[in-house]
Amino acid sequence: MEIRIGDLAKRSGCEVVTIRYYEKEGLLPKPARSGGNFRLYGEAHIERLQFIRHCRSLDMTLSEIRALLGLRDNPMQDCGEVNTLLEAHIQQVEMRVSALLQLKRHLVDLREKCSGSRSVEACGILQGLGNCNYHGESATNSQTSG
Amino acid sequence: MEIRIGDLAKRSGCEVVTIRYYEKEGLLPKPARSGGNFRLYGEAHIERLQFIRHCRSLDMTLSEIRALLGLRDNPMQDCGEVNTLLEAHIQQVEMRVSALLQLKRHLVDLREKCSGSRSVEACGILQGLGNCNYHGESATNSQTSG
DNA sequence: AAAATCTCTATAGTCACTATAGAGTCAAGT
DNA sequence: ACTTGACTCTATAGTGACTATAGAGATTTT
Repeated sequence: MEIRIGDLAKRSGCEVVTIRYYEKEGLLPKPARSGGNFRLYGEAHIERLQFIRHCRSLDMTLSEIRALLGLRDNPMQDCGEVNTLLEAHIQQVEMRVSALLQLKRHLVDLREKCSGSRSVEACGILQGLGNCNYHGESATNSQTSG
Repeated sequence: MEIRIGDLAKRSGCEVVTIRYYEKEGLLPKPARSGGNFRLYGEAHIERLQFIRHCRSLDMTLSEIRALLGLRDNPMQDCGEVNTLLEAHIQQVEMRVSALLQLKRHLVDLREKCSGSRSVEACGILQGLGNCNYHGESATNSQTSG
């Protein structure tokens, strides 16, 4: 049962380029090649890629995933590390949520400041942004990844 | 009243390199230079940089900020656009929060699966990550900026 | 005068991809 | 046999918002 990269992409809901990227990053082992130099994948690759995608859907970084894969690959080790890693990740997510909620409060406050005046000059929002009442580095980054 | 880039950095809580970066990106106008080619900033720059940093602390992207600065620079325009931009940003933040909360539920579920077994092999967490029960691209990116 | 600090430009790296260019491979249709 | 189209290959550059580095020059302090 050998499938090509496009089929693997379809099965895993992951783009072809991303699969090659994971290979380059050492998350996926180099697969066999066909006569025409096409990558040929088997069951093990499919399962491993699904594992990776699942972790990504949980917003883990590639290096976290690398660590998990490492643990999975030597199954004699203690399970505690897996736990620790997950725990740390949950905490990160929690911190990010609370930072965002605080952020949102500021934004909503700001929105109230617009009196509906015609000119930008008189708009309370821009004025609110001008004088710094609250200083604080937000601990979050934007960008939505598809 | 002319200050150098290091002082501006201290006043704005923003690194020197970041100030130069904003200049390169067109958010800050090119300042005057001293005899020794050092950048010299005045009040207007200070205020503008504070505006930018405030917007950044609200997690706005540089292009959102560029738009706001553009509106600020021609104050004859309608204030509605400022409102629209802010509204859109609030919605983005809301979406991100709800995506993260869903994420967290999955992670906590997963944590429960570890039975405290000694070996990684038997750990329910890794098994939980292996079979994909929930598929869904999370709409978030990690990384904490500080 | 020497040392320490600050500033300059230019370039490369971060993360997890995405996009592009230009070429080769393969299966189906004519 | 030939062409069309879909698929695959490698290599390189771009994204966003910076951060890090190298190597040089300016200024301030000792």
